[in-house]
Amino acid sequence: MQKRSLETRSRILSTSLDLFSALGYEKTGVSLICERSSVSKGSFYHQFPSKHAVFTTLLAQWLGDLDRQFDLDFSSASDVPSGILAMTGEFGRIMMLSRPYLPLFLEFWLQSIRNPEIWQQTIAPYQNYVDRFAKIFRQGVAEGSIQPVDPDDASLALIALALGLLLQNMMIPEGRDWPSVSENVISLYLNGIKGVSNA
Amino acid sequence: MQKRSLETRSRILSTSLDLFSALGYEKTGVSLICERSSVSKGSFYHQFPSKHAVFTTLLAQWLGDLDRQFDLDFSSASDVPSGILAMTGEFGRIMMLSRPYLPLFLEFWLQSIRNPEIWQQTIAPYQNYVDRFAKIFRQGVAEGSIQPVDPDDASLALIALALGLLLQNMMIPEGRDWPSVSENVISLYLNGIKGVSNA
DNA sequence: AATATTAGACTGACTGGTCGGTTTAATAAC
DNA sequence: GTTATTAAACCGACCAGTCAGTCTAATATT
Repeated sequence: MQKRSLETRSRILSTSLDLFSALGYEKTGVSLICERSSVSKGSFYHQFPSKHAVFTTLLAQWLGDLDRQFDLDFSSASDVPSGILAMTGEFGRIMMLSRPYLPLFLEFWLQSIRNPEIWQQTIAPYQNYVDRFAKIFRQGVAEGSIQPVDPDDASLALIALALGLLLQNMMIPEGRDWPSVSENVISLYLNGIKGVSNA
Repeated sequence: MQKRSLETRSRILSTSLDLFSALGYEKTGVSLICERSSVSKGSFYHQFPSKHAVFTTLLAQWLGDLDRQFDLDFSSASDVPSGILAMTGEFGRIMMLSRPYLPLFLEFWLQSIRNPEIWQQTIAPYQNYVDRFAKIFRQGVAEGSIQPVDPDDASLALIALALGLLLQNMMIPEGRDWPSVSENVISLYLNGIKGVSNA
C-alpha cells in the first residue's frame, strides 16, 4: 500500500463518517462520498470492494478506539467506586466529543440486529465490557467498597445507564450540561450500591 | 371512511409494522408492503399520501399506546418507590411483548434526529415523561420515602436505565431473563436512593 | 322492486429517476 | 513497470409515486 493510497483511503473514510452520521447509511450515496472526498468513483472501488465495506471498516475503527480508551482508563484506579466515578468524567467528555457521530453508532446498533456479521463484530466487545465491569464489581464487593450486589446485574445497570444517557444526549443536545448530568446520574447510582464503610 | 377502507388501512399498517421492524424503513419497499398485505399499489396511495405517512402513523399509534399504558400504571400507586417498582414489572412485560418492534422504535429515534417534524412528535412526549418522573421523585423526597436527591437527575437516570435495558435486550435476546434482570437492575437503583426510614 | 346514480375504494401497468457497481482507456505517481 | 487514480459512459435493479380506468355498495329515483 503506497502513501498516496493511504491518503485517499483515509479521506474516503473520514467523509463517509461525516455523511453516514448526517444522512444515514442508506441515504448516503457512493457518488456523494466520492464528490465530497475529491476521489473518483473508480478510485473508490479500487480502495473498497463495496459501500458496505466502508461501513464495516468504520465500525472496526470505532471499536478499536473505544477499546484503547477503556484500557487507558482502567489502568489508574485504586478503589472501585472512585475508579468508576473517575471514568465517568472521561465518559462525559467522550460523549460530547463524539456527539456528531452518535447517530452512526446507533446505525451500527441497528444493523447488527439484522446483519449477523455486524452482530458478531459488535456484540463480542459488548460482552467483553459486561464481563469487565462485572469483574470490577465483584472485586469491589470482595474489598467491601461495594455492597453485596449481584455483579452481573450491577454491570448491566451501569452499561444501561451509559447507553441511556447517550441516547438522551443525542435527542436533547442543548439545554443541559450533559457531562455534569452524567456524573450526577452515575454517582447517584454508585452511592446507592457503595459500601457503608466508605460512605 | 367505510368499513372496507378501514380494513385495508389496518392491514397496511400491521404489515408495515412487521416489515419496517424486520428490514428497516429504507429497505422496505412500498411494493412489498402491498404484496404482503394483499393490497394494490393504487389502493395504498389512496389510503396514505406517502410511505413516510405510514411511518408517522405508526409512530403516533405507538406513542398513543405508550401514553395510555403509563396513565394506567400511574393510577394505582401508594408509596413512590414501591409504585415505581411495581411499574417495573409492567416494563419487563412490555419489553418482551414489543421486542420484535424495538428496532422500529430505534428507527423512530434515529429519524427524529434528522427530521424536525418527527423530532417534535417524539421529543414532546419524552420531555413529558422526564417531567412526570421528576414530579414523582419530588413527591417522594417530600414524603421522605426518597433521599434528598435532585428530582430531575433521578428522573433522567430512571429513563436512562429503561432505555439502556431496552437496547441491551434488543442485542442479546436470549440467554437472560430480561424481565427479572430489569426488575433487579431498577431495584438496585431504587434501593440506593430510597429513604432510610423505609429501608 | 327494479333501475340509475354516485362517491369512494381499488387496480396494476407504467414512469421518471436513483443508486450501487462495472468497465475502459488514458494519465500520473512511485 | 507496477500501482494508483481519473473521468465518463454504462448497466441492471429497484423504487416511490402516478394515472386512467374498473369495481362496489349505498342512496336516490322511478
